[in-house]
Amino acid sequence: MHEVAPELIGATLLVDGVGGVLVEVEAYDQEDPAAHGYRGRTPRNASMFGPAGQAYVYRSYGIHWCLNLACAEEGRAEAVLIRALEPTHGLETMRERRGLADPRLLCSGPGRLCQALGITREHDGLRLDGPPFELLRREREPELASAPRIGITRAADVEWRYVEKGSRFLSRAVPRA
DNA sequence: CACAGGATATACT
DNA sequence: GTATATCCTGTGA
Repeated sequence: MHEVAPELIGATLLVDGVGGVLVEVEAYDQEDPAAHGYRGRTPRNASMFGPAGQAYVYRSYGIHWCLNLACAEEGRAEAVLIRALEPTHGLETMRERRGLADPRLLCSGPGRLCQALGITREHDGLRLDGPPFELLRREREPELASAPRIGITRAADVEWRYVEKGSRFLSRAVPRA
């Protein structure tokens, strides 16, 4: 899972032809107190337990959707949270869904990203390598940076947040980058 | 910068 | 059943 998380940076993710290049992800595993799968399987996080390659979509704070890529085989809870991407496809559609013109605010955060790409519970459990998803291998080798994860209080010291260094489309700037 | 908004899950009474 | 916590964002100060 710590191999696939950095691999995702720079890859292109599309949903119904709308999306862009991933610039920010965070890794979670079952021993991680901050992860949903830590206390066992529930109806909400069932998709996090694999099989690898499927989407895990969950509701955050009762308002926002967040998209994860499950990367564990059946029985384990490992996932990569898609936090931000650089919009390259379907800008008009995203602007319409978000009601904003500034491309930097379209996908700079997990909740915003899901709104811009139209991701809901309907997509929970779907594979990311099949319709309506498209996952394109990255064409360039981005410069990576790692940092502590965001918005959590448990295990906040591990640097499992991977970003493209210097990207203008991150949800937050990387400290000391 | 503080804070409301509110689904889902766990911990407590 | 009630209380508390959470992988967050928009709005108003």
